[in-house]
Amino acid sequence: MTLKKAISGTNLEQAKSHNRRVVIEAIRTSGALSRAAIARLTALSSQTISNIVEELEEAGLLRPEATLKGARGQPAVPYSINPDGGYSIGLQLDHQLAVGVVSDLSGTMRARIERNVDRPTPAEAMPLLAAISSDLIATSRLERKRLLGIGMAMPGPFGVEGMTSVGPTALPGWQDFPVADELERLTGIAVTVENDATAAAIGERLYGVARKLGSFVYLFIGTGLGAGLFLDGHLYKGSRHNAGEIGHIIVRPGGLPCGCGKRGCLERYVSLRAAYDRLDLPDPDHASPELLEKMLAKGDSRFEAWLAEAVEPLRQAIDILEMALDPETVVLGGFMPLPVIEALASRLEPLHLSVSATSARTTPRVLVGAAGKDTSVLGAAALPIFSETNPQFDVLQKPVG
Amino acid sequence: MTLKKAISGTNLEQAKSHNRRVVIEAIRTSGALSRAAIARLTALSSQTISNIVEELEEAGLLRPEATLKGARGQPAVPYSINPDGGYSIGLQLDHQLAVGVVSDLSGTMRARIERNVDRPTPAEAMPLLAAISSDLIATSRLERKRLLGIGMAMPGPFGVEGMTSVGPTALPGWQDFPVADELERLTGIAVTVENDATAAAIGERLYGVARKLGSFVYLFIGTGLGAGLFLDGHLYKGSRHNAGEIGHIIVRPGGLPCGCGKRGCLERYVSLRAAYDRLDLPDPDHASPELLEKMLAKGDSRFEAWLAEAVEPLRQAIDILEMALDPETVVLGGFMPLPVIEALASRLEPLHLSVSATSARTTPRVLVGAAGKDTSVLGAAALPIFSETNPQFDVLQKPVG
DNA sequence: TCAGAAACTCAAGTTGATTTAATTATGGGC
DNA sequence: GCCCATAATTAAATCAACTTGAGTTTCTGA
Repeated sequence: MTLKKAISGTNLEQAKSHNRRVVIEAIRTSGALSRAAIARLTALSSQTISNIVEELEEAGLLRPEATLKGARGQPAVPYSINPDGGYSIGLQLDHQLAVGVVSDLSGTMRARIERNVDRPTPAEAMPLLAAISSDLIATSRLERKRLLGIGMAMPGPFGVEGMTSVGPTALPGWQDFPVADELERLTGIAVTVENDATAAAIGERLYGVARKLGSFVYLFIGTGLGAGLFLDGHLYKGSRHNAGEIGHIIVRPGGLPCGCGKRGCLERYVSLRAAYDRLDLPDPDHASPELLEKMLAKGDSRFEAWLAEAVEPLRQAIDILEMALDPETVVLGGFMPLPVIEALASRLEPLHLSVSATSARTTPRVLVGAAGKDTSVLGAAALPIFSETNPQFDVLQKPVG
Repeated sequence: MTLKKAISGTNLEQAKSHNRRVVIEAIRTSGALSRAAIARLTALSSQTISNIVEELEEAGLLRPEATLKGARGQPAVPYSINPDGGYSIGLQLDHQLAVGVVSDLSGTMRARIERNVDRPTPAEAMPLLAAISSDLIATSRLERKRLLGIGMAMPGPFGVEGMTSVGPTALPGWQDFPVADELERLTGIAVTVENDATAAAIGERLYGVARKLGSFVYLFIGTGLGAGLFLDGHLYKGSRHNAGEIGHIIVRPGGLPCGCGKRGCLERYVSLRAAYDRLDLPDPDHASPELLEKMLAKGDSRFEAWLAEAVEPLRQAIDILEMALDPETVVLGGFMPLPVIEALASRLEPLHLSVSATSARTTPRVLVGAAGKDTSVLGAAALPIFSETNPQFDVLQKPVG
């Protein structure tokens, strides 16, 4: 076979699937909407919308709200997302913590389990993750048929030779380990895996400050640093699923040596690990984000020094992302405690001059994410929901082969 | 009106339009194909393909090739893009040169006109561009109804306050000038405007080395430096049409001062202008790329020094693009003469370790563009063709309002 | 020469959006 | 309080484009 996959054609079936997603997306971004309002927003006929809404209500995904009076004409019945229309499990694995949550369709956390780990290998983590999942299902008594799937977030990059297993910010032994397949085998539930930044971006897009944005970048400050890219209404993952791994871009040529072999990498300056290192802790491998929050609160001078040193590389990274991607905004978040992120953000001004510097903006150039430390678990939980409900080009493609 | 545009639904009409584009795209990327082969590639039924091919042949966009014998069964009739199915005009404006070309559907240049300019203002350039267009139409005796439109390429960024009109690499006076509208008024033909890097990316994708790629970055080395981003099968332009303006990302903190106000911008090291400046020319505003080609040929030591200094910032830029976007490849091109680009490319190895460094690659990490110095004019000419024939998410969206 | 294979065509069938018209429920004017 | 304009929703009929399945054509290979 010499000819490889091409963009494939579409038919009515795919079109219907797309339209259903469009309806859900419209309600998600604009709140409760009447059929007529949806029809106006989506440019579909009101009859079509009526059919789709009926089906979605039938399926439990939408629910009617109180009739709206006060205007002329027949009162409209607004529909909103039915939180109990479906559930998903979000898992997050990092150096010190494994977290699992149950999320409903509206993004509300219904249950949460946390377990300590210590730079876990796959052999250690996989049974734990499976156990967390079944505990969550048991304690929250989920109807199995309403469970949309498991979404998992973990630090990237994935499958990069010579990079994945190196350095204090990477998890060891996960190089080429088929996480999704294995977890699917252990739990019997469909699993989607993304890096933590991408998961957080989805969470922020579905339920947070990026709800209405078409293009934004989520800058995830965790043990290392990564970016989730949401461009033109779609998640961009890159040709090998590693887009946004900007922790290792060089911002200080000849600067601090990095575990990856290069010098002056961004995450040597802006990340939890960078802060720990700067503070001369006795055991940086087991420091915690809360420590940084405490040091900020009491005005520790070494911590202030780290803040001052981290600001310019962060500013430079934002400049690079703005110039390269011209997003509507850059959202900051991650495992870094919210007060620390806000401290960083407040020191960012004046930002560099970039294509983002225009007075015609409606959104600030930099926003702090809404969901706090659980952003990426909730984002992970949103993965199955997102893939089921987001209008995407893929949906219109007929499955080939 | 508080509710803004949402992603809109689709219907049969849009689906058909999409499928037509998919057929053209399949033939463009894979060469002449029989109806049956297209059906297999696109996952559409052979009957559907037959209908679409018939229509496209009727419209003059496809033409049958010689019947293929030698296999069992009824001989297949391959169809290919009919070069005479349509024409477009490509315009390019830069500091010293205005170029216009006529391109046919296959991307072949049918006519070319060149005029010298000197950092032209809109008032100077617009009549000239209109004149070039009408000369091209007259001399190549184009059927007006086969003319798909005018595509124009010029240096970005567009409409950025405090950045567009500053520095020796920007064209003065174009800030907020409505180029497309004005040229459309003067010529009576539909006009699309993109920055030179984006235009070059399209050219390379339609007719050059990126023909089969789903995600790549085109690095355009011109008077300044810019990138064209083709991601997941789509051109990414950014929320304010300025994605890829990476000439002003900081690669050397505290480095050479730049007209934009920052220090150590990429294009202060890698661009025609950077080379001219490094060579202490008496009049860098009127130097030409050919000069650099000559200096390379005779092994000029100052030029060699520039090459040596430019390589690391370029490597760093490629690293950043690879890490941020995980493209299949980075294509180098622009106004910089081909031998100089090749000289730079040959000095790039070893590239930095990035997510692109995997043995599972099918394409080299860096490629030199195919179309030479006319890449971006040809790409500009491809703009109207591209927007008429590329499968895009937009096509499925019903026009709203 | 003929069976098998593959490409292509024809006509009926299916699906889902649209059109048109009817129905329902409200507010406002008189 | 009675009409009527207005707006939302529903119902039935229509339409457009893809699919299906049964041919038809034209080749290769035995």
